[in-house]
Amino acid sequence: MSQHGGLRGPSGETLLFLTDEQLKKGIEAMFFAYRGFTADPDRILENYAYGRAHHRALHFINRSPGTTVNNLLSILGVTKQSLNRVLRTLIEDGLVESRVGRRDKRERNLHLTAKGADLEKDLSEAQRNRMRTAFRTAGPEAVSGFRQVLEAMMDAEMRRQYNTLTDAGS
Amino acid sequence: MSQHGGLRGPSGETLLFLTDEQLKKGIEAMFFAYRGFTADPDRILENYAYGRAHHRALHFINRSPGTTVNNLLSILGVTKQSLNRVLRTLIEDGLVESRVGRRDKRERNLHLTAKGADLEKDLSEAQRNRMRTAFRTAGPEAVSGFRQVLEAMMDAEMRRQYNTLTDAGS
DNA sequence: TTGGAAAGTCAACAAGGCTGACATAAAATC
DNA sequence: GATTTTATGTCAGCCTTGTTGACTTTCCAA
Repeated sequence: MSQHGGLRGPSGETLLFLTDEQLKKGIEAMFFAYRGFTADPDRILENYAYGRAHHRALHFINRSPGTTVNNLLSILGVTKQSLNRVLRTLIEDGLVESRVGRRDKRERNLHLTAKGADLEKDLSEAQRNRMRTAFRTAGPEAVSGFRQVLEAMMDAEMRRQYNTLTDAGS
Repeated sequence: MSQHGGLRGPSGETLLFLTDEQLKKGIEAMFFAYRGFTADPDRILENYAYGRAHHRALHFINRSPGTTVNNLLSILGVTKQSLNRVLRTLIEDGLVESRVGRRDKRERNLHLTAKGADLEKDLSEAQRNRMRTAFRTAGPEAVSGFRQVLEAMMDAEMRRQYNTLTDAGS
């Protein structure tokens, strides 16, 4: 992380971008950007009886087919009662299939049905389109910085989860 | 994590970082990072009868002292009933002062009291500390990219709001 | 065989979104 | 001056999504 962007103080450390004002701009950027980030899927979900919680469940089940309820819980960071309510409606509506575990029959392995995969694709595409446009607008160097800062902003446990998800990709 | 330096195609345009996998990693980065982003203030708020909505109100009143209710509504993107509930408790508890407008007496100009400024400072400091650490870890170039991507991710109207907030800063 | 982990369920509650209806005061307009 | 529009506040009720606590069922493993 090199030689430009930040002004350097007498001892060579980077200055300037650590002013409270810069930090507040970063905070506000997160706030407004997150609104944009969720806006498109939210619009689609209005047509269903689903909310953001359902979207998140669909995303991560799609991401890790066969994942267990417990694993999903630790990724989503909610209580099992809260997740269960969401999962139950998705299963009742035929978007998610819950299979009894083969090795451990206490576990449930979660999979999307064709119907569930359809909705997930719709939501995912809307969200990816915005991300793609933002990435294109900002350029590859900016994208790299974006991911570096976000990763540094996570709690250690979340960073582990984040890096575990399909390492294949990046 | 590799290459987002961005490989270049034959005509010089940037490739590679637009794969669905890269986009999904971006989406997941936003999800996990936002959790970290809100974690510290949330912990502080547990000691009060306040939630994230109160934090947001305090933040933007602090940011634009004397702002009107209407202006706050458009920044926060919620209904007046929802904001009013939050604002009412903050005023009752003596954290926010609501003054009748001088030019237009229908308006209310909102200010933090000393008590309100204290809590705002606590919350803000916790959030800035995480942001500062993330910025330091990632470096100035990354910070620039972070802000570029987030800005590109906002809706046009939010971007206007974002840029309007104390342009002095950036 | 028994303890405990995984999962599901029920009940109750809270925060913080939402809509709709209505009240008031003040500004703006006709 | 009368009327309309705007800014704000408030009441009532609903929804989603989070919480805690208590309890049951299943079943792996010591």
